[in-house]
Amino acid sequence: MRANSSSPILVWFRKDLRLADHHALAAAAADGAAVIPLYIREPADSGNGPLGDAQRWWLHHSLLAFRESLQRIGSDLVFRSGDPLDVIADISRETGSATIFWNRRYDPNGTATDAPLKKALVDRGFTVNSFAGQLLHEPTRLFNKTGGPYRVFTPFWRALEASGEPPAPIDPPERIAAPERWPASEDLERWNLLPTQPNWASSFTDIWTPGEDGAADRLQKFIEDTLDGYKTARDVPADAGTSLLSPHLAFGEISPTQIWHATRGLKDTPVDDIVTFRKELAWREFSYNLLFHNPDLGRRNLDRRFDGFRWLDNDDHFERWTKGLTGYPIVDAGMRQLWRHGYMHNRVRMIAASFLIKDLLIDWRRGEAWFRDTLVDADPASNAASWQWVAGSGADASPFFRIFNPVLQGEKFDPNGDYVKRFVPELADLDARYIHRPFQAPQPALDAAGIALGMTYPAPIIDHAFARDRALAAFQEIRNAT
DNA sequence: CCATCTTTTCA
DNA sequence: GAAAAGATG
Repeated sequence: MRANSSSPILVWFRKDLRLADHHALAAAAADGAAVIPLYIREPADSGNGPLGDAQRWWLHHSLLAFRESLQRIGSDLVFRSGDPLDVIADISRETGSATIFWNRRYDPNGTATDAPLKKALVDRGFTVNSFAGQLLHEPTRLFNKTGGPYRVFTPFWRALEASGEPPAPIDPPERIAAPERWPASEDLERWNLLPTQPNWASSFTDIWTPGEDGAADRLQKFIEDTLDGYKTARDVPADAGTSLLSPHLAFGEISPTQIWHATRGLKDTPVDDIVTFRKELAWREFSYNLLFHNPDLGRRNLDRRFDGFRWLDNDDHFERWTKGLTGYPIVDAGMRQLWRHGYMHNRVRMIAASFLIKDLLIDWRRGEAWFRDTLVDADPASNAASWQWVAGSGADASPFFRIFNPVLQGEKFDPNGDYVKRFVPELADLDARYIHRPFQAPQPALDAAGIALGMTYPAPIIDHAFARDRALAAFQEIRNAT
């Protein structure tokens, strides 16, 4: 390794808080120069936009874990706030560094920051190198036969499969040379990332361990215990049938490439399970492709006919939805899981989103914003693409007439009501026959369970059969719009 | 006639 | 995805 007397290389970390499979960090470390790992708290109106409160909690813990990882290999993590150009220029003056590496990001706020920043830094004499790392493939790699980005998942998936394995992940650096002088760093505690509501988020630690080690443990456990049978188990919200990797992916504590390659060469695991799981990685990839080529995916209907849709936007209904007080147990359980753990099972996300959009006729953007604020795994691509998918306004969207029946969905995927009982304790003693339809339970069954409808648990805020007809009629109105 | 399973149709 | 219509027994 070369001596560290040359000027240090800045490595700017964003949503890639990991040592392994980090191309910018590896390139800097391989150079032999000293490295200054940097995290910038960007102004709310740039960078990745204001983080939701759940993700602020995660970020706090993830940054602490990442700093410790860096310290274990002889380095550290510098915390700074401000406009990235100002911060980088300041650190350059403090340390003599004129080289910066980072991993590329693909969300519109990120690219809107990084492209002009790169130019401004180069104009000032900086060497700027950016690397891939957030996705399996660059979003400019796969195009359909007419030369445009894919708008349908299945052909996208086929192209992804046909395009060969993503590049193998690279190892973490064993040592990172420290600079002769560290630049000033801010106190992470003073960023006040942790929620001010003392009770909220306290239960997050029941299930989450932010950081690269937590991500690696989760992946290993998933592959050992859960991947076999994933195809069917992933739809049962009461079971631990999903990977729970999404928040780790959202913060880049693990790369999709690492996950993809971890599912190779598993001789004892059914191929169907592996393919189904990889398709979930591909949905993330597909969403990023959509977002990259449609930067307003989170704000504007991809299908412009929906611009004229007459949403009802009843504030009382919206509030009851957020609180898990709709009177439909599977919806309420999901919304309360979200509040308690910053997470909701994928199957239930679809049911809860369908209920907001199609039963309550509330604009999908309000649901998207709520999820963005409360999910630890909120992702600008997946969240926007998935909400539009449920609304029917997005790419490869579910058809207008796909309206989830919350009772039937509950009975199909939570047959014993275990999931409902876990998150809606006031229904815990209700006979499983009525757990998804307490409003149809005979009075003695309610009495035996200590339930007074409208008192201890709400009556449905809307009749589903009525709401279904109303939604079909509303969608009919925009059917022939241009 | 009902009960159950299968297919069709819905914006 | 689910309600309605059709087929089966």
